[in-house]
Amino acid sequence: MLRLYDTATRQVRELALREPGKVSIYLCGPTVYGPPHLGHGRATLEYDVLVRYLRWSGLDVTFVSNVTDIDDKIINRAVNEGRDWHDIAHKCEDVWFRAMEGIGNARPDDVPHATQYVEQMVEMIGQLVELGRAYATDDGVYLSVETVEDYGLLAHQSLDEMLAGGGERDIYGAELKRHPADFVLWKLAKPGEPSWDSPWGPGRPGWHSECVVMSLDILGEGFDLHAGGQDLRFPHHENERAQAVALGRRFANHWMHHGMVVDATGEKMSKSLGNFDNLLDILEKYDGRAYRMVLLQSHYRSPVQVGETTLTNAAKALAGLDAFAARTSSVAGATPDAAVLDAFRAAMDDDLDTPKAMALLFDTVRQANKLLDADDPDRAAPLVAAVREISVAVGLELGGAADVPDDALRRAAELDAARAAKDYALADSIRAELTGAGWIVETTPTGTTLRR
RNA sequence: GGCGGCGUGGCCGAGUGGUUCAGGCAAGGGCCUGCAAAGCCCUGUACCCGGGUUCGAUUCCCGGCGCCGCCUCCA
Repeated sequence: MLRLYDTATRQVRELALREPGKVSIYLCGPTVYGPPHLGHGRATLEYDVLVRYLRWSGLDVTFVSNVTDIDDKIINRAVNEGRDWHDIAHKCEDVWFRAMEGIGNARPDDVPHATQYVEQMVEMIGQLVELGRAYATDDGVYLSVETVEDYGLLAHQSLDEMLAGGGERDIYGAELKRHPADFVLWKLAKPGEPSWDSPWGPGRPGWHSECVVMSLDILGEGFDLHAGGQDLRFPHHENERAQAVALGRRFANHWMHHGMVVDATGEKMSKSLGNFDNLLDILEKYDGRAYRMVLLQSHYRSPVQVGETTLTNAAKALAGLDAFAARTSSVAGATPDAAVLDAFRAAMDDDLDTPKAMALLFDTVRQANKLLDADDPDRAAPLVAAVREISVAVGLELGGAADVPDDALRRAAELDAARAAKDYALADSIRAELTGAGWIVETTPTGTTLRR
């Protein structure tokens, strides 16, 4: 079974399942106020790999990831551009899922929206107030963090330590709060702002409430895994957890956090990556699988550079795998090599050691190529099958020889005929023509194959 | 200031107390090929600095230096 680093306990430990054979996962999704950036790509790809691997392992996975469709950032943009906030949220969500498709991410099983859960959030906030864990002020309702006994579990810092330093950022509602770390559950609306009714007056939910309500509603108490970026560890996840604890409800059993995307000079990505900042831009320039490969070749908790160099390298590595897939498209299905799959599982189960898994994949490809070079397809077949399995398990679709139009196939046959007749001038001209048409032409002893 | 993490060969990026050792990309040489492409083989004195522990440290400990994330709403 999978062993995963758990932020709460700071150790790699087995992902214990609430129900045998079933895995419940909640991932904090996007706030839809702008185009998805590179960080979002990683935030979704890492878990797409996880979910696919778990499913491949035979587990029944329920994967939930929300969309925050009401938030200050959406409202601010609406005001600045004189648009309806719904319009921004809807369009951004469309763009989001188009980008997700582009990088090969499967849609989560459930995509709850914050606006669908406002009533339940109001209800939960009411319970927290009743319990004396939350209180109303002139501008909203706040959770009293001092009433949460183990507040700071994920931050690994006590309240005092958190307050010891810190930035000079504005603290929302600072003057009215009982404790500086108290966080807002309900924001009372200012004139013109979108709002919902509540016992404390019209307003909107604070950011940290939706994920508690939605995860508990859909996945239930004590669900298996809660995931997100390391930047969400605190305050977002800490505060989600605080609400559940304050309610006396069991929350996530295991916490997974992935590392950030950094740029080539090590500076903060948001400023320095320029035109690659937008996820859609990379999809225009690179194979959608390249980003996945970059991430697979590094560990999910490490910072990763995503840029021209790393994406280009990954695309070239993929080209090799595609060539292999094309070369082996006619190799009949066989029982995958057990030793290879065992090694693959061992790597993945060790805190998702995808770099090791990829090394194994490339090694297996090399072994299979060697056997094919030696004209021994029978012994290559189990290795080929293993490569196919691993590709599926990590979500890499390898390009085969399929979808070559008839006229191109005819030209390829003519190329072979010309070579057989030693009419190399003609052969070269046909090859040039096909290459010019965007085909990768591979002339082998058994004939010419084409792929894109 | 606090908490967490990182510093590996031309580039990216794993990993480990010790003879050969990730892997990808790039480079050089070779095999194969009509020529290519693809593939295969070979090559490159890597582990931020200074101490310490040890028969032996890139790997453990201590101290530096540099970088990154978080410390109230950023994946």
